[in-house]
Amino acid sequence: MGNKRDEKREDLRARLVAAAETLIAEHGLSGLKARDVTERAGCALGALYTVFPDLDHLVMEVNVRTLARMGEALALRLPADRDPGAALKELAAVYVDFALDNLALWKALFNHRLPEGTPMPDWYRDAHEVLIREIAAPLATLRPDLTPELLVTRAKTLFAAVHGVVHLSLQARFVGAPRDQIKPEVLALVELMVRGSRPDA
Amino acid sequence: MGNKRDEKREDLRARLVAAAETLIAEHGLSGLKARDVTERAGCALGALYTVFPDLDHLVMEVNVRTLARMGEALALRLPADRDPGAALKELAAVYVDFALDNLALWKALFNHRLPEGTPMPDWYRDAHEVLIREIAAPLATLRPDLTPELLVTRAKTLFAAVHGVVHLSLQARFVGAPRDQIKPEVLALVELMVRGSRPDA
DNA sequence: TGTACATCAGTGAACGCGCGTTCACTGATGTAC
DNA sequence: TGTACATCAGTGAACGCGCGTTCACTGATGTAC
Repeated sequence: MGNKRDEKREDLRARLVAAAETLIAEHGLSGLKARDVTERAGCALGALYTVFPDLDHLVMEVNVRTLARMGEALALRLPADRDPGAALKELAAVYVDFALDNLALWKALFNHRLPEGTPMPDWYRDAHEVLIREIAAPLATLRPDLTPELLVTRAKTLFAAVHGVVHLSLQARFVGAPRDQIKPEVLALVELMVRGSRPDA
Repeated sequence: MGNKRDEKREDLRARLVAAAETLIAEHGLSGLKARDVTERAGCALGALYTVFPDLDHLVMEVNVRTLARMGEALALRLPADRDPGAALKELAAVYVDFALDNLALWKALFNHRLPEGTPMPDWYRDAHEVLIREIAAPLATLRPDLTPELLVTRAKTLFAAVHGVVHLSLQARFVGAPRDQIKPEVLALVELMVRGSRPDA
């Protein structure tokens, strides 16, 4: 059994991913260079290509980890049996906190693009579903009238709305809320959406 | 008076902007090359740099035009004295239509980034305000309780929410509504926000 | 357990290329008389 | 109006460089006996 070899390989892989993660966190996705990653991982430039087919796959690996951490953060603060409106607000709050605490990694999630013509691997697409699943649960309680299909679509819409506010605000350039108002504004937005979802009094 | 010179210069400038606009619309911002622009504009590569300091400024010029067209589209369909909720929905509808009809140019608005350290020119930042102004007016009617400052912030938030839905949906990759549901979902979202904004019955 | 050979993970210098930007030149436009 | 000179917009070949990826090599790991 090629045991030592496998161990080394896993170790190298882990070091590469960790290095990429740190570097993205420090310098942003667009500042990520193959040379910097391998230098930080303590291996030769070519080693990267014995583990990953290209740099994009390494980035996707980092992104999947980020999504997993985000999923944990969301699941952690979600005691299921709660007022669905409150649950949705809580989810939004966690999302905002996560984005602010992991700014560059969070941006990498949405800024990374595969070269034109390359299809997105299924395991990568699937990893993004976490977010939607967490939202769909409380939303189903709030809106029992929605079909399962429309429920998912609506969950995506709510997510996209919250995401949009955080996203635009964090581009220091655009029409977005000032940074210290991101969280209050997001919560106000969710409050509006929750109130709007209730049947008329 | 250097009249012919000025004329030629204006003409060249116009041709460059038009060429860049067409090329972005056709191949997206990331597919825009200085060589292609000048070839299409019918001038030499170097000519671009006699008119603009660099390619980024040409892109900003195109973006400003796109924003102006969007502003017109919004203003056009906004008969002021109307139910503010309906007005907000109308604005959202126009925004979605504009984005879908001008996909690549619209994306360029949000994907273009200046090189790190370059500050955004004021005329460029200001151009983005159009959107917010249009929203703030009906919102002020809907929410007379908001201070002028909070009104602007809230207008930005509403814009960002709608924008987020369109934006995520149009990245063929993420957690976003299917393309043919963008408009209904955006309208549903605005409806929620409008309903949520009304005082409790 | 020890030795000889085979494999293949890992090396890093070199490749290649895309592409923004420059710059020495030239020909059209403007000015002086 | 016509001629001589000056300017400067526009030219396009060449520069430069960043950076992902490759590939001929080598030394560590595994296998056979």
